[in-house]
Amino acid sequence: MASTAADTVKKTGYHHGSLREALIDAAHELVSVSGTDGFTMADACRAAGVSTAAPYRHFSDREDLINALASKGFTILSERTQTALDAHPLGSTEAIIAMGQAYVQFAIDESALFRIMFGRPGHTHDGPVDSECFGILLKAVENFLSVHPALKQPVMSVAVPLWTIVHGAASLLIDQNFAVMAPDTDVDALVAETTQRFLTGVLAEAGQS
Amino acid sequence: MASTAADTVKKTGYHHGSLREALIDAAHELVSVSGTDGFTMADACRAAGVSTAAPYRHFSDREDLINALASKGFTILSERTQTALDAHPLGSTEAIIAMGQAYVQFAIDESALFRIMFGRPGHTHDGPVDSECFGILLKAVENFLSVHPALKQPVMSVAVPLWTIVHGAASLLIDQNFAVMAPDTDVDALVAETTQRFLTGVLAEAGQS
DNA sequence: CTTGAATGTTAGCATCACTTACATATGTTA
DNA sequence: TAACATATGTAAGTGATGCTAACATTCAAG
Repeated sequence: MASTAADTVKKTGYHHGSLREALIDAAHELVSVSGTDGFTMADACRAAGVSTAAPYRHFSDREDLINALASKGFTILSERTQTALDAHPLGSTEAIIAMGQAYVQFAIDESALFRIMFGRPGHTHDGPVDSECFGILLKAVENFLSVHPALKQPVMSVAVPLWTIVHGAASLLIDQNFAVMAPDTDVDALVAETTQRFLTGVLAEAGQS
Repeated sequence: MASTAADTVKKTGYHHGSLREALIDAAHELVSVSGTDGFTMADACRAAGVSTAAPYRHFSDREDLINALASKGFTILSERTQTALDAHPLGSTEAIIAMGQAYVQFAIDESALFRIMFGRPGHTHDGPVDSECFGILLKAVENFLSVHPALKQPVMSVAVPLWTIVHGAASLLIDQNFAVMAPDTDVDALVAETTQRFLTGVLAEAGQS
């Protein structure tokens, strides 16, 4: 975690100064420790040192605060995947794999955030931040396809499966389903091998190697 | 849903007769309608026509009831995947794909159940039912591998990626992430194509076609 | 300096999960 | 059948929760 609730500008007297951010940071910490459901408004208020009514000046309700947290998560995830991409040649298989591994690593490091971002059916995505996140994947796939001119597949027909693979790996891992059913799973290797095999299959469709 | 809370043996006088099952069915319905979190003990009690203290004669707490629901889910999922497998030749690629599609279809039909089964980090799996569920996949992969003798891969190195693919597809779909980012996604085709490409990649490793 | 908007507080509501003490039914044994 | 232990229900209460309403304080613009 980059910042903590304690880091956030302290309350001085009657007014807090930056309650909104302090509450988001507090929620982030609480959620990281106690899980997505283990977070209560009251706890966040105690952490920020304000009364239990104060948050409602900044957030319409509990879900509104959680949505703000989700946006923060998408911003972090975008940074992480972009950084991973930039470390490898444009359009290379390694770049695609590294991006996928960064996605999974984010899910590990920020599992509560990850669940909040992707695991709430009714979540109203606020466009910009998460579209940008998906856009990074699309761009990467476009670059991959342009390196292999024989491939005629639409970008989405490659991007969506890739997302599916890494999201499945991340979800199964952080919800401890591997721990129960396949405890020896090395998730980095899983992502690398599965992505590699998938891309091999894609190239095979075009008669490439 | 096969049964409803209303179906369950009615309460006659002081004693209910089958409160445990009635509560599980009620929870199943509530969760299907209002989502995993939208379920309260109080609602389940109202549906079953008992006081709010009654459930605690049958379940230690709320989570215990939810665990019972999860077990029910694993039983249903096992039936579904086994049925899908049985409809295709032993060890065929079609069988593997059909099983994956059945997994995703279950997630669609019983999304709340699916989340309860796989989406709770602290969930204490009760062995039998969910191990059996995973065992069906393992058996299917064993059959696939024995049809392709050149393949030397361990069962798990094929089974885990397959699980990853279908779980990713199911999760992204039911949590409406496709609806936001990739609205045109046909999840049956996604599973079929991705599985096919992955298996092509696996076969390529052994120099097969 | 005044005044209005922003941001905080206190007190309270309805609901929730869960507990305790008590009531009723069931079934086994005499 | 009578008596009793056990299983299963109820009523009432506890502390916590999300959220609201009414009121208090501070800030910032004229």
